[in-house]
Amino acid sequence: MTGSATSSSAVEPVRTAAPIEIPVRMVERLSAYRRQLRRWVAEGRTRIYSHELGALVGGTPAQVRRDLMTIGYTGSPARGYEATGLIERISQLLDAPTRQGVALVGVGYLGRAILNYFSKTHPDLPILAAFDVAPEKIGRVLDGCRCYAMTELEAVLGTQPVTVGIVAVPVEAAQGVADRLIQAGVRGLLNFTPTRLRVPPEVYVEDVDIAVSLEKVAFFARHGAGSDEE
Amino acid sequence: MTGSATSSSAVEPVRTAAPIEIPVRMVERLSAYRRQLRRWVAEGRTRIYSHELGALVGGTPAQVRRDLMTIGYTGSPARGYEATGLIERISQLLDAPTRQGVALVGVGYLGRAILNYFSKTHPDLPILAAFDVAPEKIGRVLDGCRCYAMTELEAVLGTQPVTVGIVAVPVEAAQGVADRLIQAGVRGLLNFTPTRLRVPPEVYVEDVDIAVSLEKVAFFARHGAGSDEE
DNA sequence: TACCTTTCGTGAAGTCGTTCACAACGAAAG
DNA sequence: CTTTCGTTGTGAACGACTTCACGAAAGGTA
Repeated sequence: MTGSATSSSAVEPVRTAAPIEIPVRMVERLSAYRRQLRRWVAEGRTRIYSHELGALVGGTPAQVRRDLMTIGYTGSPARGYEATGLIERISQLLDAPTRQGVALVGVGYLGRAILNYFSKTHPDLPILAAFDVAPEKIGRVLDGCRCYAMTELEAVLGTQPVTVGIVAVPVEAAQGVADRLIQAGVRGLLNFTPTRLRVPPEVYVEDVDIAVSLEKVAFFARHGAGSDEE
Repeated sequence: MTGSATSSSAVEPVRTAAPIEIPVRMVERLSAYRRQLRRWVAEGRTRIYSHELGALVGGTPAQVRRDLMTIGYTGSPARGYEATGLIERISQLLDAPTRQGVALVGVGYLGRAILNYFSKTHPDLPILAAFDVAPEKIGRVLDGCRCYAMTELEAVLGTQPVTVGIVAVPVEAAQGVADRLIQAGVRGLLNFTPTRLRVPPEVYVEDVDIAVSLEKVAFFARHGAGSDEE
């Protein structure tokens, strides 16, 4: 629907080399595909079938093929898809053309967990700065990431290409933090607090609600498991 | 399947059993509704309109009404829904009739974050035990939760009504932990590692994948925010 | 070369959840 | 008592994603 033939679309920026309108769910799957593909390649495999990739991420072969078709990546019958090329194609879509980074606000246990996890694992999309109010954390370098005082937020973000903010602070502080991050140029927020952040419409917010997830698991642990998923 | 109209139902738990088949998404919303309703009541309000509740969780009024209709809770025009009654109705559906608890495996930063968060906030669905391999953590009580050695897992779970397990260990250990939890009677898993756990079909697995969430945010931060949600 | 097997690419059909739109209703005001 | 306003309950329309099903193509094999 975007880009071509059919009319409909009103707002049509159509700038760079990504003319595709990718649905939310597919972005999740593409991200998952890529990570599994990297493992696959790291194990020395070079080609992969739709059913293999499907199994790795918990999807069906048909879904994998449909997704890859949508992003315009073509495999070959009897040889499947070429893994490294596919990784590259996905990266082309998901990654920013210019270096883009993340700011973490709140270096409590959750913040530390995130830092620790991402420092090892994430080449693209690095966490460029962390912020906290606790004086003993300020100035330290945790998992390769410098921790600044909250008061320095605007200054630091002025010098770094940060477009995403992680809100890992107590719930009372969340809205204030969000406001400051957005004011400083952040366009996407990953929110771990159980509040609905009020943001301007151009800012994307993703809520990660562990309490809800846990209750969901508890519920389906009791009733039929149905189909597991994410 | 679920206690049908015929009188022959074998195990009919208690009063007003739930003959409803609730879709996954709705469980998430109900959980969110309940939390917001508790805040609402804590602020002294007693009644709530669909559009108010919708705003609190980021949904539409129509969706809220549809959900409440589905769970069979009736409001009144011009007065809205009665908050405490609604909380009770949701709890009736989401909570186990008998005491049910959670086991946490992996007391790293992430595990600590979860403990810390839930100790304050969660009356129902308590974390009954934590497990780790690190000797210095064993025996300690963190946020009101006792930390045991991994070797004690089966023994401890034998004495506690644990039906849900949280997997917050390094990825290499995840499958082994899952196997042991399931063997010990757990029927639902909250998995924070980036692997697809292999489990028997009656076990429900919920994957929380922070890396994927972050990449999603980064993507939509760049492209149109579309509609934020979750 | 001819055949056989397996997988891809994709139009079409199906499924499921969300949103629309409106009648019925209760409360409050005139 | 009657009118007006705003909200609920809900059938029906809508839309989006998922799955199905099948023709075509590419290796492998004799």
